[in-house]
Amino acid sequence: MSSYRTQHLDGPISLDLTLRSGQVFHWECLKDGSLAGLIGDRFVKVSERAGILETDRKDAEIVRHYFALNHPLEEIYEAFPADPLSQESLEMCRGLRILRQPRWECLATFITSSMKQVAHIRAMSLAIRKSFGRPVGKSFAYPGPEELARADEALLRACGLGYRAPHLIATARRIADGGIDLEALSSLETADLRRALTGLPGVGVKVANCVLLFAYERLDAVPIDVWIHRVLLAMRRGRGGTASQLASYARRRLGPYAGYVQQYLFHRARVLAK
DNA sequence: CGCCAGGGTCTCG
DNA sequence: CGAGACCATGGC
Repeated sequence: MSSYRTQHLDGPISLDLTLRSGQVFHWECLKDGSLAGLIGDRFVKVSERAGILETDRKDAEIVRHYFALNHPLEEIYEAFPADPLSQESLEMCRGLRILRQPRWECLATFITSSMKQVAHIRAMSLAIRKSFGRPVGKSFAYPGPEELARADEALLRACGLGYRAPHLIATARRIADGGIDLEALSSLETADLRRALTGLPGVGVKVANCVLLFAYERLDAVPIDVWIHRVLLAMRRGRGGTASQLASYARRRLGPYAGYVQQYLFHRARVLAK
């Protein structure tokens, strides 16, 4: 990246935390320390200098949007809960941003995510791209719903999906058939949008909340996976651990940017577990 | 080898 | 409604 063509983008960010905190699965570290990946079907290289994002000038707008550089981090941090766990996660993850991912790509990867570790989701995502996606340079775009709607289930299982393969195909078909328009859904209120998403095969409340948070900018959505489940249990010190109790507790306690808080708590828990 | 992973769906009480 | 069985796969 020659500097005269490099754009320095506003808004502090930690690229490492943002791209390796389990919200997106296809970015790769290059030897020079920069990161390369596709935003939709555009190949982009980004790097970070003193907490500021740099990219090629021609990619500035799409990068600014994808990395959500206009999210008001200081305001979000002001709204973090005062309890020790939330504050520790804030200190540990400062600069982590919730991305604005393409809708279908985000929905599809999280359909494949159930009962899989982050490393596996990454492997499946790359295999799906290579097997079904359009080549873009040395990378592959994530295949659209039309392409996955006519995918062979056995070939999809060969990407490591197991029982998730028919779910992904079924949801791809609903969208390719025109029954569901993921872009049009963005005008729905969060509760209605969540209902629409959970109506799709392979999409329960947890996956729907991931998509709400990572692709529809619903920053109060809280995905509760096994890690966050444990964190919320610890915060509640033994009082009630049913799914609905924890969800209601998260809504009540994590504030207007609950999704951000959740992502910081998630990353902290995983880092400390290693 | 057994255990766990950013769960969803179906059944049964 | 809430709990439990079942579902594939791979890293450790």
